[in-house]
Amino acid sequence: MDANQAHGKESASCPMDFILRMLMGPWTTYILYNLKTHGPQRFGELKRRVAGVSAKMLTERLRTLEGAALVRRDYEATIPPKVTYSLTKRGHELDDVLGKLAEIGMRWEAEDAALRAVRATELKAAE
Amino acid sequence: MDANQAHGKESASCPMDFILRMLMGPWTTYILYNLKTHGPQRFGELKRRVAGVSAKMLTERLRTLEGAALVRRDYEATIPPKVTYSLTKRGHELDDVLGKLAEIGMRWEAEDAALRAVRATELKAAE
DNA sequence: ACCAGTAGGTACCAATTCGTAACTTATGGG
DNA sequence: CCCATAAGTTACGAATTGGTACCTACTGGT
Repeated sequence: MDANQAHGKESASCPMDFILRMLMGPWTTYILYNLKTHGPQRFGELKRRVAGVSAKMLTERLRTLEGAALVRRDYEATIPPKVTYSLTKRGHELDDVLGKLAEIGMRWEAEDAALRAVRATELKAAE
Repeated sequence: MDANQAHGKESASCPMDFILRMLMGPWTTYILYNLKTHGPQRFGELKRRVAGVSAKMLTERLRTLEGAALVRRDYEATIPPKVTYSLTKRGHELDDVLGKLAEIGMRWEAEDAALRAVRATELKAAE
């Protein structure tokens, strides 16, 4: 039983659920981030950029994102085949939120670094 | 090998990663949502509200959130013990983003519903 | 003739994950 | 005397997950 089922009747109480469930998948944010910052890309290009992802995972994630209408898949039946992925209008609607999250993430990182620096200084002073 | 390791050197390229990894955990958004809308709560209260979560999961999620300084844990060693959880200042910094996500989620839901309605009408007209 | 690249699909396998059930401490209630 | 409650912890077990290796089809390069 996953969280989707578990909520059943009252899932309406948390509408961001669907969207987070989408972003949650492994690699998903890297993929969106790359499509956003480097523009439309071919499968192999994307795979090289999202270092460490397996072809299987990348395919599966892209299919899910396509199903959610966040990513478009353009297939050219040339030989060898050429498949280009890009963000849809809906996909770009996440730019703001992801940007804000990135900003908060960076701020926290900076704050933590500052805190560590202070602690290190105190530690040194206490010697 | 998880995504954390996989990225190693270049994880700095995606600062929202840490934060999303936090929100990603199962139940996490429900927990934050409840702490936000119903205020500080005791463990049992929270468990009752986040319907379907097991004590084990809830504990583990709260510990993780506490570790990330998003949630505070106030423990009173009475018998029986009384433990109250609340959002920290940092936790509240996510209010905006989560609100935006909720808004987008609801908008998409509405758009999809409208689209389905149009399709149904067309289908009926085509008969 | 053989290997590389392109965009995957498929089968299998190991590890992780999450739920369930039982246990903890100490007290007040029936 | 036994049970319930509080807030967990621990052990176990089944399911999901994600990686690896191998397969497709076709062409261009050496």
